[in-house]
Amino acid sequence: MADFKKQFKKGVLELGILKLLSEKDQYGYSIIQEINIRSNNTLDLKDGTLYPIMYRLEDAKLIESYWQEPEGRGKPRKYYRITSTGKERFRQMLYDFNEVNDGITKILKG
Amino acid sequence: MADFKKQFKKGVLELGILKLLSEKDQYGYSIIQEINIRSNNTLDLKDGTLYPIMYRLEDAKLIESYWQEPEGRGKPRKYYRITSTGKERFRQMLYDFNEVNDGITKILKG
DNA sequence: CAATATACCTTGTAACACAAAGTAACTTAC
DNA sequence: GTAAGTTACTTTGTGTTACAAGGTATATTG
Repeated sequence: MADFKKQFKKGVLELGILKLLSEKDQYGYSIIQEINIRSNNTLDLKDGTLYPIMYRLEDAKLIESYWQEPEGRGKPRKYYRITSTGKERFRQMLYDFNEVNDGITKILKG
Repeated sequence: MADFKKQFKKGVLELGILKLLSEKDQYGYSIIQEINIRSNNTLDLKDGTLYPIMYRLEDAKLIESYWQEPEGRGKPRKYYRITSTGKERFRQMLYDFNEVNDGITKILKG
C-alpha cells in the first residue's frame, strides 16, 4: 500500500500510449522514450510495463502491429498503428479520465 | 477491459476520503454522500467500495474509528478520524497524484 | 404494512503496473 | 578485439484495487 503512484497510473498509461499512436505509428522502444521525455520522467515507463500493455491493446483490436526494418542496420522493429476502433475507444477513455479528474479535483479543492 | 473509469479511480478514492477526513471526522455513509455530491456523482462511490477502503486505511493506521450515538434516534455510527501518519501520507499521495497528472496532461496536450 | 432511506459488513473477481528474468543484435570505449 | 552499454522485444508471477452482489438491521414515510 506504499506505492501510490503505481495506482494513480492505472489506465493513464494506456491513454498516453493511444494518444501517441494517434499522432503516428511507433515501435515499442520509441513509445517508452517519448512517454518518459514528454512527461519529464514522472510516468517512468519501463519495458516490462509497456509490452504487456501493447499485447493487451492488440488483443482488444485497438492497435495493430507490423514488423519493419530500421533505416541503416539493426533488428527489425515492431511498429504499432492505432485502429479506428482504437480511436473511438481513446475518445471514450479520455472522456472518462476527464470526468474522474474533474471529480477528484472538486473534492481536493472543496 | 471495458471499464476505464474503474481503473482511473484507482487510488483517487483513498485520496478523496483522506481529504474529507482532513476537514472533519465523518462516518462511512456521510463520506459516500459527500464524495458523490462534491464530485457531481462522477466518482459514484458505493458502500461496497467504501468500507473495504476504510478497513484498509485503518489497518495502515492512516485513520482511526470510534462509535458514536447519533443526535436524535438511530443506531450508533462509526466515525473515522485521520491520524497524523494519515495526514503525512495524504501529503505524499497528493504530491504523487499531481506528478502523474501533470505527466499525462503533458502527453495528452503534446 | 410496505417501501424507502440510513448504516454497516463480507466475499469473490478482473484488471492493472511492475519487478525480474531472459534473448539477441549493434555500438562505443579501452 | 573484447567488454560494456544501448537498443529492442518477450514472458512469468505478484500485490493492489474498485466493484458487484450479497447480507443484516433500524428508522421513517405514505
